[in-house]
Amino acid sequence: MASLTLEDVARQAGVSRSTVSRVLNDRPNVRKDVRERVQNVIESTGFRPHAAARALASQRSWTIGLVLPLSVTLFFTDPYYSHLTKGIAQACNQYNYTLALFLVGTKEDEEKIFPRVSRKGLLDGVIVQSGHHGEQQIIGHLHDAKMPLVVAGRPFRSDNVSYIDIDNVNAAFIAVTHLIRLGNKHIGTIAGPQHSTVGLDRKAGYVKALNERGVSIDESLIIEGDFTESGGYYAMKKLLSAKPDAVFAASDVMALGAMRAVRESGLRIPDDVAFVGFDDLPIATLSDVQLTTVRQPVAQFGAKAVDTLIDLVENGIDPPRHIIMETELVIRESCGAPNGKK
Amino acid sequence: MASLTLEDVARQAGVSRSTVSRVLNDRPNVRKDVRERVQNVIESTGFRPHAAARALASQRSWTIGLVLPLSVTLFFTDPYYSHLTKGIAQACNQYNYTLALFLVGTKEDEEKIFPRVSRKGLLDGVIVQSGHHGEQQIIGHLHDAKMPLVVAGRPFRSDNVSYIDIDNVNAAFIAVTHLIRLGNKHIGTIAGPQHSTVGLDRKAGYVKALNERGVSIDESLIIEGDFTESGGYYAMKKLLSAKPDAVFAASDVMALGAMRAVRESGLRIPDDVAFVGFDDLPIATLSDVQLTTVRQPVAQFGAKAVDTLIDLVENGIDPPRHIIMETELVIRESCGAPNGKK
DNA sequence: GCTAAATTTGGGAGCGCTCCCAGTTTTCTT
DNA sequence: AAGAAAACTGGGAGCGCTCCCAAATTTAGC
Repeated sequence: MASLTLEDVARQAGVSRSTVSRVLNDRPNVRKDVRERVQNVIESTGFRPHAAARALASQRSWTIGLVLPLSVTLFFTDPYYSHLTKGIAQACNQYNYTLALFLVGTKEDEEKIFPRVSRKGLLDGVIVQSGHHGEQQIIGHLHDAKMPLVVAGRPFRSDNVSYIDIDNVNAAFIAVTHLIRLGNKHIGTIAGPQHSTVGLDRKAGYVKALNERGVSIDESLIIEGDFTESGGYYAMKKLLSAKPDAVFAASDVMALGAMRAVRESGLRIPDDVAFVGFDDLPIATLSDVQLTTVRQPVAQFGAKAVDTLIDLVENGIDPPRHIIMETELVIRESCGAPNGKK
Repeated sequence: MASLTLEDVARQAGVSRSTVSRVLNDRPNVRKDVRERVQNVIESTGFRPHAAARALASQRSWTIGLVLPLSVTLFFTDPYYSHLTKGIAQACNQYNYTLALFLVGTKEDEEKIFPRVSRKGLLDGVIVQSGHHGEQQIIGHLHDAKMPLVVAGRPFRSDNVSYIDIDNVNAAFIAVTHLIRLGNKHIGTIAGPQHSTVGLDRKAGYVKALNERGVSIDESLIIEGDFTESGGYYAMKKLLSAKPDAVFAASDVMALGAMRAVRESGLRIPDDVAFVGFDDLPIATLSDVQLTTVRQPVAQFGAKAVDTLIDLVENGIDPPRHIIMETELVIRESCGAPNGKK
């Protein structure tokens, strides 16, 4: 199998290079019988075009990059990223794109990765996960290099860049409103990091829901977590002194940690403290008390990101696309509904 | 920035293509001042060589593939894969390799992925995670195609293929022996799937430890789990009827599920049932009772896999390398030691 | 049946690098 | 200071594709 080339196939089929290329790429203008003859040779020889040669000639690598800029902790802890990655990987597969993964944890990673991501001939486009300190820098560079780019999650400066997101404010608003309707009076929140748009938006939705019902904001009921289980646990320990009767956690993982803290303190869920989480990952149904939570379509989210990116690659990056996906409140046990209330 | 080429840089530096290429690749035989002049031009122009062109000319893509052949459930549930991926990604980064990720869940995925993985000019080598039904097929194909290949975890047929693994039998042996030494008399195990070498080996270690102490094997104390939390939970429910005083779980995630079942049944850990897990992922320390477990060096495991693969790429795939990494029993609370015993 | 138009086919010219070899310059010997 | 050896440099020839254009063939039109 000494490296078959297009030319070899052409010779065997008794046609020219060009014709084989046309057949290979499903292009028109090949007589039916010729096409079949070529296809037979391709199949019988198991010929596959050389990826690099094709990329060089066509200036398209059929590869997209996924940059996950995150602290080591988060990638380890939060299944959200596994889900997202899976969604993106499957979409790539479907479109016959290769997925290159760039996990950037440290500053050194960043320095090594950046030149590679923007290098010509390697990637057709890039998906960058937002919510990270250095995010603005890499987005800026990529934008300058005119590399097709989709940000997963609204970035801080969203002008001129395409992103895909959910309506975090509204989703949180609905979740908290649900807790209010169930009769809870002291609703706390374990917010996400306030240096990320997700953290900011979900907290804003919490505030908006209380405001709308005329409830004044009690700062001692708002604790910032870091999207980890133990972050949720310690946030809840602090929050307990404010005696909340319900908690909106900005992620399922934090909700789980918080529920652990509540259980430890001898209180019961949902009777003493009701809970709503955010994400609806499989872990939401894993604890003793199943978690009421905001479902975001993580897998479809990934697929849509790939979709959008390919659109950018093929049809130019302007104008930037902004896509908002739907969420849904999934009511289970931890909020105390529908059995009336706590 | 209209696509700078090597030739452009050469012209600006007043040298030839070849010289720039030599500087770029840190090759000798360039006069010091010339090298500096060229380096300056490279830096000031921000030139990066075209990845596809380089790959075509050098027949090396500087990209390796990671094939994670797993059921959707596992990738979502078991942090093991996140850790492994992270380790591999960081090692790639270090060696300036690009990592292409192939997540194969369904049969269709497999069909789409395989031709891409073995396509010339895309990958220099491949790491395949073992423990999957279709694994043998993809390993076989890759081997036939003479694609450098490292299997993570010993595959079923390990002749002629390089792999990296831990000594699962011995690690499990030590874990169970530890439980015996603590005075436990009815030690059960939640084994991994018996269609994987990991599952088989860890169970073998359990059996060996009991045999060595003259304890006869009670089949009702052996339940097969599927490496998921809920798998561990339901396995434990069954196991409880055999009244074990200690359990060796073949993974931390299953141990967690099993401990949940024990807690629900009103028994206490480690007093009524002692536990030892396997993996030592961060989740091992997350539950109320910290898990005693076998630590396997997942991140280094990934790094070593990349190491080995690059060795195969550069020095030929024969003879196959077989690498066994060290494990260590980490004693925490769930086993009841060192406070004497249960 | 003959010309014009449409369709199919082949070959040349790259894509932007690396690698090899020959030619040039510098350094070393004695 | 001359010749040999070593170090450096440049250019040609690809790597295996795609894309364009011109030539050959088929089909259509009247």
